[in-house]
Amino acid sequence: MRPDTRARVKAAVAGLGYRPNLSARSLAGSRSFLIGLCFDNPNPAYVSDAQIGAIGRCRESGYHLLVEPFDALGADPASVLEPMIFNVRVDGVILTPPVSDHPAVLAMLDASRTPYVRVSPERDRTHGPSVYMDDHRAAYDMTVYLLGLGHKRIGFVRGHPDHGVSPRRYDGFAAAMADHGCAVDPDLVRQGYFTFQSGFSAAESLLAQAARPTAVFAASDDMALGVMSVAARMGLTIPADLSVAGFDDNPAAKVVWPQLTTVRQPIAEMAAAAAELLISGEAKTALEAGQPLSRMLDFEIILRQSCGPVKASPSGQ
Amino acid sequence: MRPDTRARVKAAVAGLGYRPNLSARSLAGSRSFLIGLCFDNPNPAYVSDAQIGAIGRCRESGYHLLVEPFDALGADPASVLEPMIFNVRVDGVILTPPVSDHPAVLAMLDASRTPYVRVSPERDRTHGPSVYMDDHRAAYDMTVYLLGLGHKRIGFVRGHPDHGVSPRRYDGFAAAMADHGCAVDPDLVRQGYFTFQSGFSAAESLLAQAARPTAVFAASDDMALGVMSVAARMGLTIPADLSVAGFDDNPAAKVVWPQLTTVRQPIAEMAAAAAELLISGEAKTALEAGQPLSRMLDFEIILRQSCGPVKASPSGQ
DNA sequence: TTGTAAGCGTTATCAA
DNA sequence: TTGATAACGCTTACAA
Repeated sequence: MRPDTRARVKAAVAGLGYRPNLSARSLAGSRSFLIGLCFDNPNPAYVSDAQIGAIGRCRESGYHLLVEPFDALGADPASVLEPMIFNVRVDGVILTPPVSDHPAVLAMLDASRTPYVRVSPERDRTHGPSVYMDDHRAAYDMTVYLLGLGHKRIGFVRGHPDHGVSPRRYDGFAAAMADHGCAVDPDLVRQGYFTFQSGFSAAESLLAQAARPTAVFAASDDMALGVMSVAARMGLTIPADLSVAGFDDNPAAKVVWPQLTTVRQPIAEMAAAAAELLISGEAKTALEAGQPLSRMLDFEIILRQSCGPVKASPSGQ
Repeated sequence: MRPDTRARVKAAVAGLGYRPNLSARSLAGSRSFLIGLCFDNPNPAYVSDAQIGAIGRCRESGYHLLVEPFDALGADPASVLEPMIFNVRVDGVILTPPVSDHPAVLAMLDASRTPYVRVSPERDRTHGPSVYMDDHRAAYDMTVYLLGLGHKRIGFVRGHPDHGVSPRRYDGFAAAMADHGCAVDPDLVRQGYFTFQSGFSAAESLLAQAARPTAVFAASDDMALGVMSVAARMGLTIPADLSVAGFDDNPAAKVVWPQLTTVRQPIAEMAAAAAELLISGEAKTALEAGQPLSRMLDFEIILRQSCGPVKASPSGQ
């Protein structure tokens, strides 16, 4: 169109305070300018970060974010998703763990041809677009750091089995141990569920052993905090008697003393990247073409005060 | 209509998998079935609880929740609100502190005749519908509990000055002190901002004094955690050397050792009540009639292990 | 109680 | 480049 026409229209828009009606645009244009964010994560800080990240990208393009907690209210996946897909007809859905791996959710999304992006999904990374970080390498690097401090008997608290990242973090830990000639002692590995409570329970049995570990690496900060709590009650000083490392970089990691050495997950960045793939249409294109699409973002090892050199003569070895 | 007609229609709806299109309903019915939730709160647990509460009520009536963090991304109120009000045209908005008291936000909402509900607003409770708890009384009760343990030199860390609850909590504290013949010592009161960091700083100066308090009551759990952290670094044992009480009942309150004695705020319930007022139309009616409307919900004092009887011969008195 | 028709405020298509 | 016109899928008011 001609520049002066454009200017005249712009002036009119501003002058009359014209505001396009979203509902009308949606109805006529068959796009809702709405993106759904599904989660079922007990960690409010994770959810909050994801929202911030996604919304930041949404605002740039006039999109809005619809939040859908999954299990928080005892709702089953279908009853949450159906309205969002078939009534609201969101333009795309961002799935955070563990929803990223929920088979029924993925199936419903595929069937309805609703574009989606999986954040930190499990193995099947080819099933739909995804954004993630290298959890394996992060765990590997942290373990190498611990080994570098002289630790050999390193305990590990695994993440929730429903989360795709859990096996990757454990494998990274195990790989680093193997590469440095330290076999992973099965007695020093415990199952956790990403919660403080589960870390607490894991540590109780982990640290009660005669030959207890000199360091514990937990697959989440909340669990690491549970470990620290048990250590404190046992009279162990951190890091002198026990080194503790976490994973996430929760705000809580800075609230304890000593502050927690951990891995920073780029949560907001991953969510923003997911929104980007949805808004740009890349996710839709990839999905329709059945082609893989993913973005990997960088993590960061955050060294604080909860890890130190192993004592001269620890209990074991 | 006749029951059999109703049944026939229902069967058809189910059989054909009919899904009313939200955009079309919105356009024709001039209601969006969308509710906005505005917040600007550094505490993810608070935000998360509020979302859970609001969404729970929304789902019952086929509504969806649009989240709008305020300052988190450096956005100014108007640029966040305008699209939500004029483009999306949400049916109502829920304002959590400190947005509940933001003059520009309130003005824009009033001008656009968008129904809203303020959660825990400041003084001007007649300005629009609101839901709240009795912060004054909660602080009063907690202070009485502390006084009952024999504490007389009680420190207080105030909440963020922009939050309406802050003066109410302080006043409740001061009232209880006065009622029990203990003057509030200005040297034992510090300004905080609801964050761990601010509680930490407040405690540093509070506890460095020769005549330090035997108990500290912080207007939020995060600040109380900051106080506990300082105490730990100073070698003070809680609650033997210092009692600490918080306010909120964050998940974090259970993660520290000893666990924090605090006030449980009914955050999810308040958000649910706000959604209720919006969905039922009560908020709209009250707003249009210029009539007051508010709901008060119950708090709860949660006694855990961070408070104990005052030592036989404390530093002061 | 049921059926019919007229919008709702856009986008998209097609002529001009 | 511009203007006119038909959907889009509902709600609502009114007629049957």
